[in-house]
Amino acid sequence: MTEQGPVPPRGGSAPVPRLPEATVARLPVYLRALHELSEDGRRTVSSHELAALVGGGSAKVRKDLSHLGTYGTRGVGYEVTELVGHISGVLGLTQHWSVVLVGVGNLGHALAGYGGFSARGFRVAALIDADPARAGEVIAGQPVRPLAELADAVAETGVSIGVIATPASAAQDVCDRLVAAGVTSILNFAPVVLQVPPGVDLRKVDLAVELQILSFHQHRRAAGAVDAVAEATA
Amino acid sequence: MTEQGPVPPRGGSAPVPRLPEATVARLPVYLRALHELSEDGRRTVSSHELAALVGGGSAKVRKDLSHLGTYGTRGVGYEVTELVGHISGVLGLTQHWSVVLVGVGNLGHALAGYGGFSARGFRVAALIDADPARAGEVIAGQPVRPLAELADAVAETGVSIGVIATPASAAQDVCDRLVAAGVTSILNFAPVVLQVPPGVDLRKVDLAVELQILSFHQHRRAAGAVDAVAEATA
DNA sequence: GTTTGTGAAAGGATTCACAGCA
DNA sequence: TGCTGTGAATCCTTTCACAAAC
Repeated sequence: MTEQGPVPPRGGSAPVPRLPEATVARLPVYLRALHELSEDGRRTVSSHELAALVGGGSAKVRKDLSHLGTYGTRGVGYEVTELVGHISGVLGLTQHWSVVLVGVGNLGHALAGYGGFSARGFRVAALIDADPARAGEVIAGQPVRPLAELADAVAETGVSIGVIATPASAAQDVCDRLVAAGVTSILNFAPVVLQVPPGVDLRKVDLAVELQILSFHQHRRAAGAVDAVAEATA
Repeated sequence: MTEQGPVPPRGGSAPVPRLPEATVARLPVYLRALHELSEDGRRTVSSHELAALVGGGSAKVRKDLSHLGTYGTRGVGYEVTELVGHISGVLGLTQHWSVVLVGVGNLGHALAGYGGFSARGFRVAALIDADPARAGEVIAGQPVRPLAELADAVAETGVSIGVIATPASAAQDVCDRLVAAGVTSILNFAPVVLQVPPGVDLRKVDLAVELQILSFHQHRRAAGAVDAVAEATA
């Protein structure tokens, strides 16, 4: 096991630091807030201000940013444009990513047209659907291609990120095909737990699960009114 | 401050235990796996099996379930139908929840038609959109109503959960209106951090953020090949 | 005065490891 | 023998608090 020092500055062109997972999940949120500040013409921002914008504590913001090796100025704060560039670089957003989207049903259709992707540098480079009847249909400027062409599409467009928006029953098969085609990052919207080999990064978004979590809290509030009041007034 | 014992059995009809947040987030996933097992005719399941289905460790599964006060049988495992009933009860899924969906653009349209909601007992009871041109349009059997009718719609249908699928610029206003109308649980899909008063439960799903997190790992893998290999073979 | 950077403390969550029961 | 339930240990995250820097 090769022992590794903290935040090792390697010789390569892009020294990506080792970050806590919780920090990685917050960096995109900071980035969005910073973009807004930048558009408003702000030059600097304090950790308190940034914390208020993203809903957290200022100490958390400072610790997150300190992991980047980015340094603010004491008594002043952080330079907005510098931070934007730094976070973008760490997240790998200075390069553009191509995405293949599999499944253009209700949700997939919406994702294909979702402006938030292209705004963040993610280009939907290929659309795939298992339904032959949909092949050839053009969505958001992209033709829908049959499942059999998935590997070709991945190779042609050089995508490294796959998005699965198929029904649950098809998701594992699609996932396997994506992996076989060389995709190493997958975002899964299908309500099923997918198995991937090591080396493939898998994230999931489950809309129904989110509602069920809300349901729990709502239910608890109703059932245990005592605790709810205690929490609300805490 | 009223001291409270662990898992206090209160006198009310539904004694909802105090659960770790991480456990709450996994219960819906267990529930889905258990439903599948139940359909396959399985009577019992071990923590190892369940762990394999949801992708986790068996100890985690056992600890999660132990929080429920649910007891399995040593040497055998957990009874599937009993667990389903127990988790459903804790999550509050034995009652049906009505949801108001605000914003029927690309994403909102998809959500309105998403089968996963109704399958889990969530009914989209009202659709709202700020665009007057869309008022009257019928989506998934529901008429789209103007923003001005939001409070009325909430009152009429008795919803307690609101889903925001508007552009970022409109989200905070919609959020305020939902809160004013008495909604206490909100699921936000708009790429913006919302402010809510205490007592209101807010969750968010940000599609672009998920992609950016994937981007980070992909980028890191490419930039720091040494670490990537170390991880893959770990 | 203001604000950062960071050790130290506190709090959660996960994993380990094993006693106890069927 | 097989599997659960759970204290103990470990790891990760958040929060505190303050010295150092502007």
